[in-house]
Amino acid sequence: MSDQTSAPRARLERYDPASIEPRWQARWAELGMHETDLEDTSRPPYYLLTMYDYPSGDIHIGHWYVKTPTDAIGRYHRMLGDNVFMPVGFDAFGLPAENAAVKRGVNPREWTMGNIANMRRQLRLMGAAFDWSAEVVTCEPEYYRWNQWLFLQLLKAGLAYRTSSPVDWCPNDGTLAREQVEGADRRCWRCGARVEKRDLEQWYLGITRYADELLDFSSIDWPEPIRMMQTNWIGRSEGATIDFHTAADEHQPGGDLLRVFTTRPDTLFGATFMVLAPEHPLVASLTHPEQREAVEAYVTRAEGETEIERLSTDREKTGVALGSDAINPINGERIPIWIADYVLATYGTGAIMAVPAHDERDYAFAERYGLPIRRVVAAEGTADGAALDGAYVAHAAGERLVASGPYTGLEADEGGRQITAALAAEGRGEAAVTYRLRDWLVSRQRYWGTPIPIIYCDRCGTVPVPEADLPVRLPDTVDYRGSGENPLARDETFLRVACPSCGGQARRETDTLDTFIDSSWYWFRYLSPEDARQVVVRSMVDRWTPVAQYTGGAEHAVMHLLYSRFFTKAMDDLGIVDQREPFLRLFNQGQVLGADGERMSKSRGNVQDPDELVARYGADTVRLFLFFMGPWDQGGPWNPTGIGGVHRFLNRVWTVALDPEGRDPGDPAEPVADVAAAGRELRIAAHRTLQGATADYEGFRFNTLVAKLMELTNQLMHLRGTAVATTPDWDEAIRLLVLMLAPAAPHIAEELWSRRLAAAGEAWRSVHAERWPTWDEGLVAERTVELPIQINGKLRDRVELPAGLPAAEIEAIVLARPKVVAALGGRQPDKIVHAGGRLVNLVLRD
RNA sequence: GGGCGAGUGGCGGAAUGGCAGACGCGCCGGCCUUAGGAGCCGGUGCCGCGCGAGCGGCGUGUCGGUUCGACCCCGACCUCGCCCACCA
Repeated sequence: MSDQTSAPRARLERYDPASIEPRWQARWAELGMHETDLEDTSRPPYYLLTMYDYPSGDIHIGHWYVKTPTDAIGRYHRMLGDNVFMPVGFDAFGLPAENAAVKRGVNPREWTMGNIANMRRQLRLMGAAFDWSAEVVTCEPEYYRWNQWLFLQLLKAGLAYRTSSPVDWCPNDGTLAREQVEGADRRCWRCGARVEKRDLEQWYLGITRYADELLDFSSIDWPEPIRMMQTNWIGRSEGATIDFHTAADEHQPGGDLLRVFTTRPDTLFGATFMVLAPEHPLVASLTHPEQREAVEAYVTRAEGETEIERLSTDREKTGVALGSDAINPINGERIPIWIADYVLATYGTGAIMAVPAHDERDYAFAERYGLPIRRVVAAEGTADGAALDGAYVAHAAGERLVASGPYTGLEADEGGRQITAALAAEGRGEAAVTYRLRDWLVSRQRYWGTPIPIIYCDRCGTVPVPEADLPVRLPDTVDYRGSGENPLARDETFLRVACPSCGGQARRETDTLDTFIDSSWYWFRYLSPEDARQVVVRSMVDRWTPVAQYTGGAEHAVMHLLYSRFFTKAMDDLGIVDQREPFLRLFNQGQVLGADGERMSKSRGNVQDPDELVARYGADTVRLFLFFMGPWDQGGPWNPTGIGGVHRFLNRVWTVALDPEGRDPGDPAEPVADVAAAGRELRIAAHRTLQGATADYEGFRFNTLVAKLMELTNQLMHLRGTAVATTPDWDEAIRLLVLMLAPAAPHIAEELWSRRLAAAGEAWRSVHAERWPTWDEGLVAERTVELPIQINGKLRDRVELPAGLPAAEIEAIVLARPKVVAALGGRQPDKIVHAGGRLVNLVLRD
């Protein structure tokens, strides 16, 4: 027995990730192992997409937290026999490059490309099976020309249009993004000037046309919270538009249309006043001369208010009466018109009918200004004259309309339908649906983005750039002159252009496209990144998309993930692709926070640099430690204290795989009595681990996966140096362990696999090209069970029994157990519950 | 204010109707050592009883409910996190 051999053994070579990992990474790259043959139809395609990154400069631990489990999924699927495609790229346009340019005078392109080079190097340290041959970098003209082309198709289809809308404007730095406006008094981040609103002509995409379809998630498997957020973001409201008209008075002839949207047409008889947004176009003409001063003051104040002030709930309602009246179309009643900042110009029609009895905001407003409050809906059993001490907004069964003319007595919903129908018959209203979602504003007054391919000609108007002239290139040299203002707008060589239509002198559009355009279709381009003739290759798109699995952060719940769905539907309608949804399955991993529990950021100084950890422990340890932290969708504060435990685990794997017969000082020297039995037990453990590990890979439960592999390794460790370590059972357990570890810790698995093959005299082949093993059902099935025995739900005893005994036999054994006899004290149980052979509960009633 | 999610040992977490605390960190003890901050072996929820194998009680944010049985399902509340926020 090897226990007794006393000849000095060669000391086992140390597990040294620093030498193993670069060697295998180089070998995989040399063999092109991660370059997917997109034409290969012999295996099922599996498009695995992880959100591409903004090239901020450095990869931090958060990038590893998304990408390394994604890599494990890809490697696992490869072992299942799928043709896996896992590309990466860079979302390379955007504000930080411009901020760097304004502040430090560096060229945005150079800054961006430098960051990308560094991040490529860091990404390679993960040992992930990314297909770098398919890389997409969105700031390259080869990519953004297709943004321009897609924009032109959307324009042709009537899905892109231009209209005026306000931006935050700094007199020195031009348009500012929301994050560049600082403080409650709204000052420019760079120069500190007071920020104002300015109206600009800007381009929009018609996403609202798809609002209803975007609410339908039936063909995709996405997490409930994301679907909920998108649903709320789209914000569908059913109701009616109702046309009020202004009443004539001594100062104006009346008859102006005041259209409102309401979700409660049933409460129309309770409308006791109207409220317009201060920005409503009719405000000036409807203002009574005596009210002019107050109204103008109020409008000015509302304009100067911050969004946050205006949207704050606990703030008191304010408003001003215009001095004119409107006529309620249902009963001809005259009601006063007010303006108030709680009505938003951008939602609905910018005007509401106020029903204080049945809307909390209207109630608060009516209370404050002494306006009448008239109940028109009452719950069953409420006296007609019952006083209200707040808005009655409940929607209870059996509530009926009161004080509502011919509709009195109707059930509220039915009354609403009849009122809407009556108005529609007279052309004074109709059933309507409104959305919170607005059309997508895609114009940015910035340099570092995709130039919008439009030319303005005095004679021909707005002329699209001909497709043959694409791309409209960004000029390479850019002079910011220390200001944030868009340098394209003063770059004469860029600006001046001949009109494609008449050949006359014309000007280019100087706005660029929102960078969310880039990410709204990038996964299609990964399939043909270098094709200069067409935006996508249809045969590839048909074979590989929709994406099978998408992974990334939940921070993109409503922007990127909604725009991508919109683009896919629009591209389908344009005949470019043939699918309505981009991503069949979505997984949102959690966020890794800094050790302080805050978001990681350079300014907080709480960023964990993975390179340091890799240098110390190796990439495999870092990967497994991130897997082991907790459930993938949970994230949490960064705390590296446990990383040593994971590293020790890999050391033990190394030891059992390469030195099964070695002993450690301190091992108890107990020879195994029954080697055959111990070997069989080990086999059972290995096969059960395989069954569990397979389920964990399928369910993305990487934390419990690592725990299971640790358990098996610990069991192997205990048998090391015993006679069991020389059996085929041991060998099989090691083989399964290495295969199960391969997707998670690819380098050490590859190293151990190559040594196994060499020891067996076989030619090298990659562990990552092996087939995922199958377990033996017979071994996995339970032969004996340890049955817990409860009395009144409390654990009192356990008994080891063969699996599958009939209930009567189990009862006889259980009732004969000394502990059970003692606990029962001579009584018979009133009831015996058998929980599927997994537990017995004896119930005694008092 | 609304929506979504979470609350389990000293810590990260496991178990999602059936033995609470898998696995790991930390800590305690042992082996091996000139030494151990390496490695290996063992122990470790809390309280009480016992020299001891062990025995008993308590225990998954709080309070109720459903059930033979609840960390798990239902109701109310508390705390924390994220998203949205006067949406007519």
